Amino acid sequence: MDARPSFAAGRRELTKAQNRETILAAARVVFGQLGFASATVRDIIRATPLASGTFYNYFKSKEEVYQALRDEQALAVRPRLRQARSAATSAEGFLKSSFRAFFQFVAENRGGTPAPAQRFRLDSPEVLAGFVELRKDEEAAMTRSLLPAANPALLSAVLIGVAFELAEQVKEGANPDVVADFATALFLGGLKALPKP
Amino acid sequence: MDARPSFAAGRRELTKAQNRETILAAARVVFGQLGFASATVRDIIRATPLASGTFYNYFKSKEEVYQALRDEQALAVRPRLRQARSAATSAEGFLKSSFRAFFQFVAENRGGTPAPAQRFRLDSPEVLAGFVELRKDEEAAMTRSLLPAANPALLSAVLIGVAFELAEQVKEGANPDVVADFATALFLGGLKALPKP
Amino acid sequence: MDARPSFAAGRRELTKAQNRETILAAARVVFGQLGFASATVRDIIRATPLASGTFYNYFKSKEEVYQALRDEQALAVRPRLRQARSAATSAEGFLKSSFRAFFQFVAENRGGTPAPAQRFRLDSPEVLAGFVELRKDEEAAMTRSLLPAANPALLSAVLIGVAFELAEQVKEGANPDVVADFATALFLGGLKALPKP
Amino acid sequence: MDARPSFAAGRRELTKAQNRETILAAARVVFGQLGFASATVRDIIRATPLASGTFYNYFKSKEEVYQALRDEQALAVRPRLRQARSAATSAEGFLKSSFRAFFQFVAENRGGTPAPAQRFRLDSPEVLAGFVELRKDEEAAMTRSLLPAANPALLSAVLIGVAFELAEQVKEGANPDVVADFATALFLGGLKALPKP
DNA sequence: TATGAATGAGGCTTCATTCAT
DNA sequence: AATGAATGAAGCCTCATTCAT
Repeated sequence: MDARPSFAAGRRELTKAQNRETILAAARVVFGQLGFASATVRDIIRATPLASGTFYNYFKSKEEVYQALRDEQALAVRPRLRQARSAATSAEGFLKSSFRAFFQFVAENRGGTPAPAQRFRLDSPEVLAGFVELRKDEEAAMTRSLLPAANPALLSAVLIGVAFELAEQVKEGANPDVVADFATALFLGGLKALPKP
Repeated sequence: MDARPSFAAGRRELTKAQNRETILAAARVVFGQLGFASATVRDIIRATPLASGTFYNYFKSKEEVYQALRDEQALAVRPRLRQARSAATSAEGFLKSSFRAFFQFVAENRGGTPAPAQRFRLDSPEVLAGFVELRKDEEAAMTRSLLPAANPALLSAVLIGVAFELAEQVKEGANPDVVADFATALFLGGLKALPKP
Repeated sequence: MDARPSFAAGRRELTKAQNRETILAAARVVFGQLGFASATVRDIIRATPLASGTFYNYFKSKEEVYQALRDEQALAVRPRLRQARSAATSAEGFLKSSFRAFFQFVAENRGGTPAPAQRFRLDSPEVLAGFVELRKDEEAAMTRSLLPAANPALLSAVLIGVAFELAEQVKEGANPDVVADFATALFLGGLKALPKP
Repeated sequence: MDARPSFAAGRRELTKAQNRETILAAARVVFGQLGFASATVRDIIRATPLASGTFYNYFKSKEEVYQALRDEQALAVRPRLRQARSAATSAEGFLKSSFRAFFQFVAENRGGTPAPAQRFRLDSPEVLAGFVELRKDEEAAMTRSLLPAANPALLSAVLIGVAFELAEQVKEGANPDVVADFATALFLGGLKALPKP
């Protein structure tokens, strides 16, 4: 009946992708306004022209949209971090370019996630994968002596803690480069002093 | 004919205090297992031998128990931090005694809060009051030159981020003194290198 | 130990009667404000310095206080109606004195019962007993030819309907004597025209 | 492939209307048996094959169903009253046709509302609108001298009181036409005797 | 695939009432 | 008799999810 099924399919694909995006966009807004905890699937659907049943064609649950949202962010930030680090030739360069990339990303996405009651922690597997990447680069950097050797678990924890806590400052309006330089200085000085593991 | 009404009252008071404790203990467990977000008042009651209505004789809502729990922790940790700092005569002493007191406290309370999905952030007004206290001491320490002058907002954020993120490591079994020494070294080295505000 | 137990008992009696009155007074206010439907026993107790358990020493339930309240009113209004009628020597006198007595009573008790959503119908057994009395007097009056013979069930219904509906007007501020005269005229003219049963 | 979406829609509409009717019917029975005050949404749902949540797809609360029920009755009775009055050429005709229409309506709907504890007063805005209509017609009738001039507020109150109180008699089995004639005679005789306002 | 009504489990809370003191 | 905390049934309502169309 249809001579161009593939085109039709293409159109459908497009609609599907659009619906998925519609839901994700709504979820971003809703999570931002209500926090993950008190946001409901209904809230997300209501922020959408779609019907409630349609949600379940794309996501199994609220958790899954949340995941997808975090993955999306991680996917966006990882290449920027990777690229930033790849150019580093010194400990300072390594840290500063990483922090700058990260806080600039946070600054660019400020509006989206007002992060009310419950902070929007980027600790999904996808995001953590980003940090694993960081860890590998750290270790490589240690090997290359860009960074001093140090207890990797604690170092990672500390980097994450500093990064996310300062991210809140950036979300509230702090200048991302100033913040990045602060973090860089802290770690640059601090790492030298760390006890060897 | 009776003559000891105060004893009767005493017993009742005792029961009341016990019930309150029972609910708080259950809440600690439940929040630990499910996170604040998905825990429900019913979950808390179910973890208790009490009746559902009894909960509302003590707390108006889930939020209120949570508050009480955080306040309780803050109330316990603050005097220890204060005491630790009061004895400090050097930057190193100041930091090390603070971190040790904090991570030891975390280690002692390890069991209670498995903290899965949603981390159990100690960011109630009471706890924050504890940090305000810290800030004042920091500033006093800066004045006394125990600590170098630095952007206080960022410094606070960074201390909090490091403290809570490393607290997770301690909860998962890391030695609190090792962690405290790590943090101390990091900041001792890092603070020197920080840009002046 | 006590040389005058009877006096002590007397004091207790007094307290008991006072408590009963306290509860009734609170109930009057609460029913007036919330209506019987949405008023709760708790509301009544809260409007009282007494403890919740004490309520049950005096009344078995909300219904019972309500009853008591209505009985109280009926008890107060019946002798006045009786007396008013006893003096009547004509149909007009019979009706007018009855209506005046009733609406004056309503006017005197205006404040107490704002009667919101659900009207405060005086249809308890006690009050109805008052109307049975009225009916007997009506029949006696018919026999004495003060009133024309008419279908007694319908006549009663109509008297009650008119009385309570006009009582609302009085509660809202209408002059009780004007209202009584209106009702008297209506029935005086109307009764003559009624079909014989 | 399909071609009759409108039919599908039609069926759904039908089911929706049916469910609404199911709930209204159940509410009629339940309010009749328990009175508005003590009836609960649960009671209504239980008198239905529907699920609890379904109730809330149709009505926001018990109050809303009650409203709908009263409006339904008012909507049904008003045109009949209007039509009855429009044909009147005399005071007697005006009153008799109105009362007959009203009590016949009550008689037809007898079964539905056993009205125990709390009478099912038809005093919703919709019903009152019906009486406002009556009032306008009364005034017009006074102007046309079908009815004597009289205090309109009291006259209305009295008409309503008589109508609803006699309605109870009709619900309990009295012949609606006999009752209507009784009321007509009462007012026909009574109105002449009323004091001018 | 999209729709949106139906479902019923389950959340929160209040209530009347009991009962130890 | 008075107290007031404890009780648990029961109210109201929202939610995630299913499923007929």
